[in-house]
Amino acid sequence: MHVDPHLLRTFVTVAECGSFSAAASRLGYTQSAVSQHIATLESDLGTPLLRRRPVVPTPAGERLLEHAGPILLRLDAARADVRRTVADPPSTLTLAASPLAARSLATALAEVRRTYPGTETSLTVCGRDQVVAGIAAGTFTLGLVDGIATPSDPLNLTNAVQLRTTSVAHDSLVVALPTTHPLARPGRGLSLSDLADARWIDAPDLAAPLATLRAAAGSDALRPAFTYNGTDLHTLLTLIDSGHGLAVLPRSALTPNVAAVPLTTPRLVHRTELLHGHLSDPAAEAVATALSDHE
Amino acid sequence: MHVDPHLLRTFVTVAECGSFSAAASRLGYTQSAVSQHIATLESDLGTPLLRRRPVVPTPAGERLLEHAGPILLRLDAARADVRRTVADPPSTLTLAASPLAARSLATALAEVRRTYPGTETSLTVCGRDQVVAGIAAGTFTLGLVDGIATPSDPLNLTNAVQLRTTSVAHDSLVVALPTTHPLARPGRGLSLSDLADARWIDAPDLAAPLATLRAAAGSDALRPAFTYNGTDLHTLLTLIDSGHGLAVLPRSALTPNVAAVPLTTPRLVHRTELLHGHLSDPAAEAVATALSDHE
DNA sequence: CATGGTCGATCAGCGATACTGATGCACGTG
DNA sequence: CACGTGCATCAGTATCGCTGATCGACCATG
Repeated sequence: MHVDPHLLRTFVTVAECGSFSAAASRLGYTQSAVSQHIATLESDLGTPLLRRRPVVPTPAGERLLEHAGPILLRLDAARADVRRTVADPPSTLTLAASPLAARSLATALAEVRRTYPGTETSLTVCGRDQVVAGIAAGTFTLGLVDGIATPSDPLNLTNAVQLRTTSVAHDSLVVALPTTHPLARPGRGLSLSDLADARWIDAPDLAAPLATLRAAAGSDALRPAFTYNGTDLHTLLTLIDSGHGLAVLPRSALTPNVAAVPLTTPRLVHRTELLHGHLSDPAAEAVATALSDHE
Repeated sequence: MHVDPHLLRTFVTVAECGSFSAAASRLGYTQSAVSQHIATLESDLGTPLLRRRPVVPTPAGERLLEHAGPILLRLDAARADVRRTVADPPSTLTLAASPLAARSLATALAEVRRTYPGTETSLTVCGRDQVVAGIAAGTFTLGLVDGIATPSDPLNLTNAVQLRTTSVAHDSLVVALPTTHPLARPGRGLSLSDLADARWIDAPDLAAPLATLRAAAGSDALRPAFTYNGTDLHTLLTLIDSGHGLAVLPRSALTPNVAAVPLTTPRLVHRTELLHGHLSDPAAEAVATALSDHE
């Protein structure tokens, strides 16, 4: 017997809420039902998944959580994908992009609007995960996501959903620092290990998330001195220029008012990828081909 | 409400069997139950999924089928992954590899057996999909899969399961042809488009599947003149040498009795990747690190 | 140390569900 | 044209999954 997605859903909700009763009201169940859900899930898997009071996932629960999100996403994606084949293609082109990826759109989009003048277009800028989820759920027809990766690998998207991805652009990474910074000498590259103890700005929605950099550098340092939860590039650059800290950004994102030193080790690149489900709309297809990386 | 995995499972079984009643007996249900499953699935998604008599999937059904397999696999993987954290690590190291990937194992394995002499080892050579499925289901702790891909991309494995993958080796591709073949001149490369109308041997379990090559070349040609469903490299090389056709193989797989001309376009590489779930076993971890690509 | 409050576990009960087995109906076949 | 195969449908039943009530453990408070 398979793991029941309903139980999975209440499980992730409980884990998010940290409370059975809160999850119950969020899901429109009674606390009793939630308790039973977790109980059957635990007896089904033969191991406790949550420690109660306070409610925290056990190691086994952590493992299950890693799977649960993608599975639920994928189930929704399947439904959306099926509905897409039966419904006729929408007249509006709905696009989604993560903040730094959006810039790749303008030119390609202009070209397409010339050949398909009738299509209404909408663009939503949101977080990477939301782009993926939106594409999976069919809310968006085309998505652009940017991120950092090792040169030979693609972005490691929530690899749950069978989405077609194509590389749209790649760019080198630089360490952005104030022009007055001692390391702001052009010509030389920097290694992350040299900067382990620097003041870092973590701007996970915009720049390379520090957690990703830590993983790539295999370092436990690189702790944020400042966290910027926002998507406005100008604000981040101003923060950097004012000396609040450094950030790793794609070279093309920089303006002259901050200094940029190439990041040499670990070898990472900035990459933006196009993702979509099955395309039935010719206009969407045109955008997709217009965007494809002409390396 | 989510799509019910049970219904999904009977749906794929029906699609495989091409018959409701056959699927019913395969699943241990009555024909009535299967019919009801399909009916609820169709009403749930609001569209017919199967055309009856004969039983073939509708376009919408095809789309669902693409999702169904990965989803079911992933559900099993989740269960297996959870069970793995609770059960103590097995004493035997179970390895799986696709035929051409297996060769990468021997040296790394020897090194590990020196440091962990106690561990019993088993190696299963099977198809790529079965390696993935086995890793997902927890039957194998470590898997090696080979395949072809564009230079900057990893292998496109059944991207349903959240498996950790690491590149183990990469190799250039060559067109293998009989030594007497007119194109068997060393030094020059070949393009697939030059060979569109050649006699091809499709050996999907061993060499680059022709379907993959067609997709990469964007060509409708490259039709198999001969299909070899087997995993023995020597047999395939003999077939090639005897003039039954050409095949695209990694350079390292070749022996001197066939000629090899580098494949230049499309730009593709042969790559073998290591995949596994969470590793709790130190010996398995040692194998994993020993195998990692020291580029 | 006593007490009230919160939160999860448990239980009884009931409505919905998911099967089986029997029958009906459509299509392909001899 | 009749028959047989194979899916759809229907009634019946056992089980499941929910609610609402109750219980018990733990925490905060005076």
